[in-house]
Amino acid sequence: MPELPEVETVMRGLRQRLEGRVIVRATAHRPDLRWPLPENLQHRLTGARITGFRRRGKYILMRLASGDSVLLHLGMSGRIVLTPLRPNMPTPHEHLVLETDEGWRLGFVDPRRFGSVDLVPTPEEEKHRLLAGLGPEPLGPAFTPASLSAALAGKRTPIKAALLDQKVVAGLGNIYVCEALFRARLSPLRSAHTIPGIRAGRLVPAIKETLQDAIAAGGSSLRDYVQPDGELGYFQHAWKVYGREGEPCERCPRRPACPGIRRVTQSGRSTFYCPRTQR
DNA sequence: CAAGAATCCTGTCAGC
DNA sequence: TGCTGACAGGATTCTT
Repeated sequence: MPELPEVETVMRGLRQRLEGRVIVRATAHRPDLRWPLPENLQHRLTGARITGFRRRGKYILMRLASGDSVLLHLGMSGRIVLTPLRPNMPTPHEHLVLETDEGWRLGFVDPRRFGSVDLVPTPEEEKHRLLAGLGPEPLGPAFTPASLSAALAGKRTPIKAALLDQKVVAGLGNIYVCEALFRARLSPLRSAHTIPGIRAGRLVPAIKETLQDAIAAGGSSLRDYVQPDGELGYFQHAWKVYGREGEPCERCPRRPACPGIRRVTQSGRSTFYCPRTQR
């Protein structure tokens, strides 16, 4: 589920609750998720003070005073559950549990186990193999029409697939690529090499605005949350095309010429778009 | 090399 | 009710 806005929301929730806290106990309930967990994970987390959080693409980095950073990826089905320690009920698929000195319990829950957890020395965060190849942050100053144009030059793949490539830009996923292309009035089927220039000038702000709106709404969620009360994001109600196959898009009020929102499959994944207004 | 398919997993839902 | 197949917010690895 988690794309950049959801990961940002989760990271902010963790920052609010756990910054400055000490991990008093760490428990791994299995040896691996997508990849093996670090051999001495529990030992290296226990007793460590959490000094801060940041996000890079869809990754969360939790920095420790010990000099390590915990690198988290939520994969497709991962979520972070923060609860007061009291009831301490084991949750299904809760693979890693951290308990803090102020009585918070952080659970990493991930049924499909596409997520990952690793440790990296804080000064070398960016050199971690999972972060080293990432493209620019879409909300950062380095992501511009010129930089996107350069990244797409000569690419024959559809723009939809290109934007899902984390080396082109870091943090977009299936939902927000569809939504941003709708906002930019660009067809997801268009070849990426036709974007550089004027169309990149439309696409970059469309991506930034889509992500900013989603973050302001707390992300899109069905059941992912980080607050103790399980508060949900509500951007899913603002989707213009994703999951709306057959509906008229908001730019095409009912009329015979309007074909409605179409769903197609691109490299194995659903794409939603309006064939009349996205070219 | 680049692009698409297969793959890792489990849960949910539509249809029979 | 129970079974089956399709599909799901990701990203690497394997094939063309």
